[in-house]
Amino acid sequence: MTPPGATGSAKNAGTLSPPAALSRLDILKRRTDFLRAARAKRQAMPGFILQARRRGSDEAPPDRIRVGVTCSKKVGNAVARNRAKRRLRELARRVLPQHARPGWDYVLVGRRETTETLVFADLLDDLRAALRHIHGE
RNA sequence: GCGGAUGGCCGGAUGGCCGCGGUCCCGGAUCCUGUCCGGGGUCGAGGAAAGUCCGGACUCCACAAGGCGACGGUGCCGGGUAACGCCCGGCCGGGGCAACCCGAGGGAAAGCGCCACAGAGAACAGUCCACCCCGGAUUUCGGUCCGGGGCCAGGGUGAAACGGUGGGGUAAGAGCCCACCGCGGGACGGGCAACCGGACCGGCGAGGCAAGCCCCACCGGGAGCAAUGCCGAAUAGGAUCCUCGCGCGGUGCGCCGCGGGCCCGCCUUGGGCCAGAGGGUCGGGUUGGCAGCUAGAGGCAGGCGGCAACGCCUGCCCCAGAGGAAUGGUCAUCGCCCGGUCCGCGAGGGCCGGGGCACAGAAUCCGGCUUACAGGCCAUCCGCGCAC
Repeated sequence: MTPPGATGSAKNAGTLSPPAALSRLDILKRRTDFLRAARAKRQAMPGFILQARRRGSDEAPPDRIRVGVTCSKKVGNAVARNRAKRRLRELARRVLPQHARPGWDYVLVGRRETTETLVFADLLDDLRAALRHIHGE
């Protein structure tokens, strides 16, 4: 199940994702979904916090992976928040299709300074590690 | 060349790989003809998008007339504009050698209020020291002390002391008188105006603060795109009709008429709303979707008018429309800055760095103001120095 290129070196990080990867992800848009995820499992990493929750059977199709990103005002002004959210979305797009589980909701929470400044390849590794931790591997 | 003033402009560049939102085209799937999938073309943040401080557009609500009042805002003059508290030109006052900059800049003989500290005295002021006169006492004959009066020139205080300097005058003084300056009024002249100049007159009688109240002139309904409209879905509250019921009056005993309270700033005329119980009918606040949602006081170029702000005309262009919120992620090269180091007398140049590249992200849309901002470019002008 290891996808090609998952060794994740910084040199060819740009060619990791297969096309149309994001088509397997849905975007969380409702406040109640975020609140439910925040009450479930969480894993803090230096550059972000990952929250994850297995959905109930009646909420959404069970084969879908859903993801949301959020940054509070603690992250900084509007420019800093937007940049942090864009990097978190890119992380999700690169990692979740191969490593996440269908039927789950994931929320990535930005952190002050680090979400914007850490090396991107390290963030990719951290997200994969956080997913392993959540799923108890 | 150095220092300064003003106005305007830019605010990283290029290329791989992988993505996102709008729109158009092509192909496919489903076939409830609207969704979904794939491919391609094209467009996709700012000078402040920011603060939300003014002015509008646009929606909905309110709005009958007259009189009286209340509240808020603006405040030299003229022009520009859809409008403004904005902009342009001018005036006055202040600062600067200058270019130029700064100023909420109407009214203080309508009234009220305030003017700390210091000082004798701070608004129809006042006698602390000093000066002068008169009377008395005393005397070492210079004066000293006491009482009464004159007086505001001098000292001293202050941000400010009821004009300044000089002369005459006087017991000493004082615009008391005179000259000049200042001040007030002002025929007349210039200017659309603010305002400027000013013959002549007046000895010169009364300070400042109106970003204290106030007076005067002018302007001003309220709320905001989470406005507002449409569509779809379960529960509590509304609108209308019918019946019954309360009080008073009239009754031909079938019924008929009237009724209280509150609100519209106040008053007059006038208008609106609500009012017990039961039943029937009807439309609607919150969450989701769609619309509003971007062609506009629009941009660019040229011409004409105007000192300018700006206006008019012609031609061309279409220039973000998201909605947990797209406009990017990552890598490389270049550019700029910084630090270290080496070479050179110096201007400068080489190398290294897993150092840095500002302020900041459209949210209905425009016109302004204000605030933030690494670095850089252009034009005009002023002062000083050098050369000719």
